[in-house]
Amino acid sequence: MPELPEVETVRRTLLNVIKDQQIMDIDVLYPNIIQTDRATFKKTIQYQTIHDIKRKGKFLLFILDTHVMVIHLRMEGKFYIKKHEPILKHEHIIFKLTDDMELRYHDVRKFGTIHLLPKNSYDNMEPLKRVALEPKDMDPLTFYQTIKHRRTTIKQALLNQEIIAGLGNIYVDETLFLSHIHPLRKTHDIHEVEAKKILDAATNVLDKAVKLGGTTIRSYTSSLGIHGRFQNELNVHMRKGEPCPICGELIIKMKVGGRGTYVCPRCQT
DNA sequence: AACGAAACCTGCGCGC
DNA sequence: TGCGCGCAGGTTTCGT
Repeated sequence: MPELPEVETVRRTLLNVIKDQQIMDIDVLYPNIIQTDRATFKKTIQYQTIHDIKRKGKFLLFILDTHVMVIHLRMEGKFYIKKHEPILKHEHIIFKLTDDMELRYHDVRKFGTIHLLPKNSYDNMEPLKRVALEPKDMDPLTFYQTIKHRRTTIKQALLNQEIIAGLGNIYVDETLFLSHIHPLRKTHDIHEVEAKKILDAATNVLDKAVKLGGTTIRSYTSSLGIHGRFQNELNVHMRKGEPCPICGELIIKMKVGGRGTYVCPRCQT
């Protein structure tokens, strides 16, 4: 469920519930999620306190006593808070907190990852060190100069977290629609003015989506059963065959870089 | 360097 | 009802 607005929504919601809670025990039911062995994982974080939850791009960062737990939800990772309930099929990691409260990591496709990094140097380590700035923090000239030297499509560049962080398939489609730029345009053909327009659009889209609690589509609910409301604001994504809100031309669906991509063929050039 | 395909997994909707 | 296929908000790896 994971682009920047959804991850940020998870961060805020979770922080309210588990800030300053202690991790009393951990059950790892499916070990491929954690990037170490069970024993090391448990030994490292047991009895530590969750002081804060931060975010870098699409990564959640649980700040503990000595380590940072770095979580990527990939396609369908979610967290639930439960107490005295049977374990569901797709709940893979159970963090037992104080007062029998449990934080459960749920992931149907098992793509998510959890890394443990030392607190003093985590930002310069994999998997965080190559994550770029978010659109709101990116200098337009730097962004322009970065993509000018690439030989790829603008859509693929915007999906690349080393170029710009936080966007995924939905918000790239929306950003390019608002910028009036076709997803197949080559990055080296994007002018400086257009690069700035893209950054502005991305910033606005992400900001608005965060305010609405993210996007909930295909009946996926986010962590803790939260439903976002940004799906009502989508201009093109998942709207194949519907009229463009600007010009009325029908939205088409195509493949770009292997990803389903929605475009207004008249507005986006 | 850069592209697409395949891989990691599971479930859902569709056409036959 | 069952089966096969394509698809899914992500990223890495492998082959051309």
